[in-house]
Amino acid sequence: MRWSEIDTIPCPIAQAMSVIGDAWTMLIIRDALRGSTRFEEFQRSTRASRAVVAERLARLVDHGVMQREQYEARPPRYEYRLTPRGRALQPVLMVLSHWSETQLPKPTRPTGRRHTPCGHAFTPVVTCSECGEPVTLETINYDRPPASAAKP
Amino acid sequence: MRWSEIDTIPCPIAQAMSVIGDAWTMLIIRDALRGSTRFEEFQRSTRASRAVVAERLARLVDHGVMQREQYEARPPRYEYRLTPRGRALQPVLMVLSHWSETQLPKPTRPTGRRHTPCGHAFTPVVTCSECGEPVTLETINYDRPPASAAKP
DNA sequence: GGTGTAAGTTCATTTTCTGAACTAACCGTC
DNA sequence: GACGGTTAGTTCAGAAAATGAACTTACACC
Repeated sequence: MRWSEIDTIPCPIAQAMSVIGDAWTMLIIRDALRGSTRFEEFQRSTRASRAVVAERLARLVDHGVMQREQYEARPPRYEYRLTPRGRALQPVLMVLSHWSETQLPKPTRPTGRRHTPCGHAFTPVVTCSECGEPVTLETINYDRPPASAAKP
Repeated sequence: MRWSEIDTIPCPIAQAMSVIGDAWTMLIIRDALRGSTRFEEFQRSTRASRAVVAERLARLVDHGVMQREQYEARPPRYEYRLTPRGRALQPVLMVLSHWSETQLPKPTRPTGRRHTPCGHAFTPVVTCSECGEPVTLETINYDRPPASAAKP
């Protein structure tokens, strides 16, 4: 199976991978969440080849994650902005970044995330929408277990 | 730049991508979180080529996300289990799955996640470790803004 | 007329992936 | 004891995708 066919798998993770299942795509979204909008910015920051940046941006536009807008008529120039669908990826990147910071060996400089309402530096905690308590692997179960779930 | 060189970028997202920045890798981790341990299981479920499954599993072992264990001596047979580092990816997959379910057009069957302590079907909410309130794009700022942050 | 900027496209070479077949090391059975 | 089945891979030719560098278009500034 090819990457372009992953969207035929009826699983939310597979669907997500058909859109953002690529390292360069994720770096582009990271940059976009930080405010980058220009082709050259994405290319310099990710250091992916220009062809890949162009192809990935087009793919993201196709999937409604970014939109391409002309910001100058002569010469014609375009920029890329996250749509609401794209901005909704922010929690994904934040949780992913936290995994990287706490689990991977290579140190990166401290993120310095601050929650403005309370004013504190914080880490993201995934909680239950119903009771507000943190959710862990051990406190989740599935009404209908996903196909082919096995027991150790 | 190649995928194998992404780990030279000193950014937590880039570091994460050097480990899990690939669609097949994420599908393997999805399966592992559901309890899969065998090569054949991963290959059947992801439908990636056998060579890719073998290469991705080896990469995950290299990065300490999974461990390879002999479960039968004759004939020698191995299985793959998530390490604590790998299990720590569960919140990432859960938040990603929620993005997919709420933002992507193609419907997938309902996930049926239930939080056992409170007993409710739930959705994951990312909150502040300090005050417990939900975190949104608008309520975060950065002490030292990431390099090359721009304003719209 | 020359230099610079921005958003790409083109292209030859290199790298990676696919799909199918093959291997190794057994077990069960007819 | 030959035949088929299982599991965890490896091998390989052909196809697809990525790389890096150069090139293109369309201006603006000096």
